[in-house]
Amino acid sequence: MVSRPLATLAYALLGLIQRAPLSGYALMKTFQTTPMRQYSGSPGAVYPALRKLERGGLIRGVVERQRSLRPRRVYCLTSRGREALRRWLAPPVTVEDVALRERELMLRFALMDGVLPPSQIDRFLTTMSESLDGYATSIEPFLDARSMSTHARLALESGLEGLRGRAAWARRAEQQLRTTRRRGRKRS
Amino acid sequence: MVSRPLATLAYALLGLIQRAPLSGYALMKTFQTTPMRQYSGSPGAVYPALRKLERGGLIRGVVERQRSLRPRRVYCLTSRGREALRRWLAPPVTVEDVALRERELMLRFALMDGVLPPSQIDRFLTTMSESLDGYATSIEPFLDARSMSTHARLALESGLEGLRGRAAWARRAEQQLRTTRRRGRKRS
DNA sequence: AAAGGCATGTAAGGTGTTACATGATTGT
DNA sequence: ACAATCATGTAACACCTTACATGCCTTT
Repeated sequence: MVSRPLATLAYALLGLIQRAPLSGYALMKTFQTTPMRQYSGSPGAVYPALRKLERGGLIRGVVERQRSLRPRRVYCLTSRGREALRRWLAPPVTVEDVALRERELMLRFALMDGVLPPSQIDRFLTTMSESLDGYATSIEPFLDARSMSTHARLALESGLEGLRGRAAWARRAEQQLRTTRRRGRKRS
Repeated sequence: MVSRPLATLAYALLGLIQRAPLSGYALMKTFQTTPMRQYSGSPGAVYPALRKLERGGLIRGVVERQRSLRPRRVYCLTSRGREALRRWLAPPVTVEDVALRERELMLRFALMDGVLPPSQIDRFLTTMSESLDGYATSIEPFLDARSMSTHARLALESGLEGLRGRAAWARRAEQQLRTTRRRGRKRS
């Protein structure tokens, strides 16, 4: 029996903790003070999510300031947590992903370096640009439907531009990462 | 006491019903078969939302096929519903909106024609492009932060391109609507 | 007569939001 | 001494997803 996937916020927490052990408060502040704020930074979401991750054995909280009434917990990833993170990061991008879960996709990309090997990062970007192009092509015909009002058409155009733009970005990112890696190898 | 705002799905339903009376099933199909599918089209979301709107007096369901065990309800907007829709559509766009509620914004734009006067549509697009530029400028400095990994930087670049692109779209849309209106007036 | 689409709905479960509450520590 | 920030948490509520259930109608 495969345990059900976690919420996006839970993966964001795993990904941040993976880079460095952090307290709940530090995690919240990361959300509140950076462009990651889309992934939510209210205490009512973060603390319960951390509790749940700890109950599931994906993170482990070490209590500093023991004797205090208000202990401070710093969380580390466990090996099971690292595994869960990898299983979320690794799969190729589907059309469903780009149609309905764009934010989660960008979060995955932002958190995958140092966790996935270059080959899987390349696959992520390749399947991402393919899926974006495929989805864009599949909704383009709606532009011609006479049922569309001017506003609906303009809104759809905005969406299509976004899809095409992100596809181009994915291709550029793949190129850039490749050359960066080459330079890295030369230098070493 | 001002009643709390409705969920995005509820406004999507109001907006669609406003154009033409529709049944719950027809609304669901609209979501499932068009790019509006991002706004969700599962029966478990749509039917309870319609019930709630009817309880609140924003829509009224007329039952066809009375004597059947499975009646078919066709919903119409009430004047209170039209008012609620307008109150959701009318406000100027804020930075919070573009940072956290981009989808809702595009839905608002797609549904506002025929409901808001041109002046308010213009204001929507003007404040939208301003807010997009403002938000983009506010997160640009993060590109230079040394704490950003290559992946985080690339993800942020993608986000910034999206913001700039939508700002350009909003300006283009405003121009286009203006000229369309002029042509419309000339012809009449 | 069976299949598939029309058409409506409920139940369980998880997740998030808002608002509130508590206490410690640091700076002025 | 006071305010702000650090730091953690709970409770109420709303909402959505998934899965299931029901029955009608049309086509093959």
